Amino acid sequence: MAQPSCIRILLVDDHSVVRMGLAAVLSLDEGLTVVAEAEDGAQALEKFRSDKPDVVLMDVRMPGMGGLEALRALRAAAPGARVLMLTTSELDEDVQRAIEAGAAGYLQKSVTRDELVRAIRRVHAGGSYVPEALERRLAQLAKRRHLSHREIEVLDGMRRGLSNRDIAVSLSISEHTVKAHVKAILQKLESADRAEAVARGFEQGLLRVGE
Amino acid sequence: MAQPSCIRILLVDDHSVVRMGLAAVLSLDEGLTVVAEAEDGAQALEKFRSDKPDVVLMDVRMPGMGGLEALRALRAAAPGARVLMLTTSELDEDVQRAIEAGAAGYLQKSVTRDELVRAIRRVHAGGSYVPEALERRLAQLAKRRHLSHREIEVLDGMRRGLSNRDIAVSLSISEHTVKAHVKAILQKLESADRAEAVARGFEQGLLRVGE
DNA sequence: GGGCGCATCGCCCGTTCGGGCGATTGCCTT
DNA sequence: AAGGCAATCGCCCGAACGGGCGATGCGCCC
Repeated sequence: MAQPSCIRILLVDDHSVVRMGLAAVLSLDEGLTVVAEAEDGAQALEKFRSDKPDVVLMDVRMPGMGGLEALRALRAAAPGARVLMLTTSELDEDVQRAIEAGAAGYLQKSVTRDELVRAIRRVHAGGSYVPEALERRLAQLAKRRHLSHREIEVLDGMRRGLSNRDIAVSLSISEHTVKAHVKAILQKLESADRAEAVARGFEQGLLRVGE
Repeated sequence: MAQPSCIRILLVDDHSVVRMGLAAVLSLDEGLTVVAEAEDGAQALEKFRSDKPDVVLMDVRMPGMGGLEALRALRAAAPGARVLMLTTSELDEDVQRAIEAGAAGYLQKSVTRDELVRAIRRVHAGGSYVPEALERRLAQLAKRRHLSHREIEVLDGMRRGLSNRDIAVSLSISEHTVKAHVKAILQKLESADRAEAVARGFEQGLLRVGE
């Protein structure tokens, strides 16, 4: 079996194919061993508690409790947890959020075996690992002006086809205030109208399908 | 090595982890053998020609030539090609398009090993394989009113923040015609305004980020 | 303490949007 | 040949939108 000095890994991904792929890749390295797998955030928390892995390898996007929530919950329960996040899509709001939420690293699923193993070792050693390409993206994202919580709510109203008045009612504020928010949103998102703003919302991960 | 009666498989996916996962899963079955892998549509065509696989296992979403285009090209070059499409996201316009484009089956990456192997055998035998859940979705999608090509173009104009007049200019038609298209789009997408229409566009896969 | 961002509220006004009535020309399928 | 659908064009109009000028209070950070 695994040597006592092995880095113990917990895999979290809702796609069994990906889990098996990761397990296959990692099993090739003698210093690594997959001690548990989970299909969603809730299971991940359980398995983490029961199996105490050294490193968690987790997908960002999952049904139920998403990867980000799971990450936060994990960090809250065990601040020392070393978590390496995996993602399918490169352009993503989530990258930044994950880093802020305490991820030790961030990888795309297109990584080579080598890079993956290197990242795991690095993270296990207490370091962090973010690919260069993503780091550059991060710098761009950081420069982007963030929408406030309220503005997100207004943007969500727009996406549902509500008029300014409707949004005002649903948020219990005046229509004029909504217009002020809309104006701010259009500026921050550099959009000409609400339709483009909604599109930008989807592109930047502020809005997403199925929510 | 593989037995002569093995089903020869070509894997196509831009994520190496997924390719390795599939390879690992399939290698467990004696009747299956992965004879080639490709990272994108163009490579897939090459490999198909050179290795003549019995079944192609291909991701829908890929950089460069997408999976759907690759599927069409493949079917055009070799009408008898048996192609099983893989997808990450369940709710997707692509499912229907893939079937129409001649895919023999459609699977989510969350499939179990068993189901995957069953699907491959079924497809190799000349049958088709679509999971029940997806089939139900298909029925829904079929009922949904389709946007015409022109309407998609207009919707794309909306998503870019163009006014009716701007769209008219960019398509070299009259503003009134654009309004007619917009009206039709709002009806078909059951949207109150263009902002909601754009949102529905993203939700239904008519629009997507990064295009 | 002063600045900055956020959330809230006010009015005016021109432009755009979306709905309601039309219409004709093609193409494809039945 | 008939019917349906897509694409094109027409006018009227009320309501919504987005921009421009404001304003006040609150909390946070330097």
